[in-house]
Amino acid sequence: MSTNPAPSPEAETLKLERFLPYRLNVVGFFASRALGRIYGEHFGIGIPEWRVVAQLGEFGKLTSRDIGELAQMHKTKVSRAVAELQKRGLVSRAENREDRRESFVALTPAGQRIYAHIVPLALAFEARWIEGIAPDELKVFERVLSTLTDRGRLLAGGYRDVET
Amino acid sequence: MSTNPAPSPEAETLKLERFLPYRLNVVGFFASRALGRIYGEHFGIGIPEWRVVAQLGEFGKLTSRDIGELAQMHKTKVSRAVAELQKRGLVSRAENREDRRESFVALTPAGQRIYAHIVPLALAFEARWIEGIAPDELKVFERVLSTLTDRGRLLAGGYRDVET
DNA sequence: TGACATTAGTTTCATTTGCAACTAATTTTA
DNA sequence: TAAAATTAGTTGCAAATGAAACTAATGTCA
Repeated sequence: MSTNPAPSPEAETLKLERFLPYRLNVVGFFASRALGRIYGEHFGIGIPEWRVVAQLGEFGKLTSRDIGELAQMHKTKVSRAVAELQKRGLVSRAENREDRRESFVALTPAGQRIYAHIVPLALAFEARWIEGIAPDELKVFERVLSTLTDRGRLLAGGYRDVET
Repeated sequence: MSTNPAPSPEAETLKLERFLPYRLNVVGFFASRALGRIYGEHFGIGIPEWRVVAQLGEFGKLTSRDIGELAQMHKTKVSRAVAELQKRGLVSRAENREDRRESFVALTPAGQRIYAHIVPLALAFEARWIEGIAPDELKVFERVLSTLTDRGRLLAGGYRDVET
């Protein structure tokens, strides 16, 4: 009854803590968790709602479809996030009279105020997170991250609506 | 009715697609999604189950608590994953006679066979993912990733049981 | 034009998830 | 040693999630 002799002698071994998909998932989870805390505490909204607000703050008015594409959110998630934000008076909807299936979503003045409050918090959070990392290393990191993201999108296979 | 003039003139703007927490979350999601597909198709198990198997394959026998700590999983997730794996005959449990609150979980022979099959698939997947990235850039990437992960763990705040 | 296919968005349903409360065992402390 | 606190692990419950089905509108093609 001794402890922990690796049990699969013939199998190639794998150290989970060095396994890239695992690591990316963990760091991504921490990111969501930390930001979600900020959004939740300060504004009572969650990550999906924040993503919608962020896109609207950046682009003005968008259809739900656009939001989903830009923010990598499943359409049902967008639908529910928009509905919630509308219920809180943070976004408005205006039917597109040229295609009545869709409608344009935009921040209300209240929504814009929230956006204006969140953005500095989010940026400060990001700054604190990357503080002290050498700028050139960060550059490399971001470039590789882009490559991995693009390739991940393909490897994740379901090219189409991917929800995050 | 022109389109998309940025609506918050005074607010600092933020581009979500360049926002690091967002990007990390997206790439992490792709990683999970892609791997989950592999595990699901080939072995009918999910990510949590895979993580348990991976740790047991690496370390031999572990308590659920250890698994949670090593694999960054909430204890309820571990509990359910272990229960599921046990139901499928892939892991066994043995009570620790020196502390009867906990028990040691270990792969059964069937579990070891699955592990031996999954590991090469997982490693091949990882290899395909990072293919073509310059080794020195990958080194930098992994180092920064470690820093971000450690700091993210703190920023995520809930130091204690973090579930992923 | 009219049938068929596609698209935007919502809703239903089953699954997954995490929190909180719980049980049972062990450790601490007074 | 007895009460209080802590710990391992499970379960109840409510919220979040995604797949699939659905509605309504538009596009395609004969």
